[in-house]
Amino acid sequence: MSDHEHKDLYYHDLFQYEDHEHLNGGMISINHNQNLQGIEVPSYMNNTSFAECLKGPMDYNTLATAFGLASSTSDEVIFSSANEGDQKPAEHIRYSGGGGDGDGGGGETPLTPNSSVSSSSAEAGAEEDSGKSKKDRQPKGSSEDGGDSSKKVMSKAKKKGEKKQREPRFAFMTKSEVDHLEDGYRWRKYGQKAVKNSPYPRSYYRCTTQKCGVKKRVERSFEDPSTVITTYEGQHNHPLPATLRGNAAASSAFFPHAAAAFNYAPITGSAGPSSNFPQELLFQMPHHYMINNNNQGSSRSVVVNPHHPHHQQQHQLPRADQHGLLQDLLFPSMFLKQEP
DNA sequence: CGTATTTGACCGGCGC
DNA sequence: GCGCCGGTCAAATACG
Repeated sequence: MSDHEHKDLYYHDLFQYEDHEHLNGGMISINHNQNLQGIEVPSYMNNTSFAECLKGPMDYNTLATAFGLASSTSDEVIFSSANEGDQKPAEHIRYSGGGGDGDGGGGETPLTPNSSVSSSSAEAGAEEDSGKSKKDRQPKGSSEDGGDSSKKVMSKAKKKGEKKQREPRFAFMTKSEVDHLEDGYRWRKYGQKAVKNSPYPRSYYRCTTQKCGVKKRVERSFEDPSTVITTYEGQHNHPLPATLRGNAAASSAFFPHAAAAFNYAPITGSAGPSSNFPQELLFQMPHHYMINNNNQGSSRSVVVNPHHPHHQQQHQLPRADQHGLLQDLLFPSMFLKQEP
């Protein structure tokens, strides 16, 4: 497994998902996108293969193989999602939070206006940060408090000799107006930073479940502000919060679970500090977080890799369902979070 | 009043 | 060694 072997390969728009969130049942279809730049999807990458890959414990190589990659290369897997306010009869993939409509209005989606907040703040304050001045908050020598905190940080973050290696990350891009996408888990925001070369800040979230150390970063693409880039790090070691099951949020759990699947990979890559996202694999994911899918103004897919010479915006597939290799793909049950 | 978010400071890595 | 940068902490604040 050489990790630089495929550094230069970028995969765009492997799949295009059509979102049918409005059905509340969470129906989506997956269309194989003919436009596979620089990658040929092997014939065996058919309906079952992908599902198999995501189903259970698998390693990155399995996945890579499935996608025609010779070996693993990076520690990040990039998905992309185009939200199109389209409505098409979805016939292939169907994931429904068990008992979906049943629990209806309950305590679902606990985090709501949050998104709007961060969104507004994002647009408002954006790159303001560059000119940030250290305010007079004397944390340091002031008292034992300062020392204690730093000490705490140190002990936690650092181990002797070993530099803390980051867990494999899993990112996907989603067309969304809201920054923080509902994925079925509870997150606590613990930081926000300005992103270099981007007017939009990056938000840092941590799973609120105690034993779970999963983190996620959310930022808005500067090239396409309608696109949100969500990066998961680590994998949940707990089920979805019960209160969130059986509704749209539960179905949204697809993402973290997919991430978890990917994270089984013992990938040890060198994290390139400079590039935000070394894209290796790119999917078009459904976006069911969209609050108002009226704005179908944004239909093209995301520009994923600014560095790639061929990077280009892809045109929306014609409505006609042209199903490719993945037409019969079924989401593994682990993504469905169905109630027994 | 308890909890979640905000936000500047701090930390470590890295490049110059 | 210094400054930049990404990531994290935690006091302050907002929110219910």
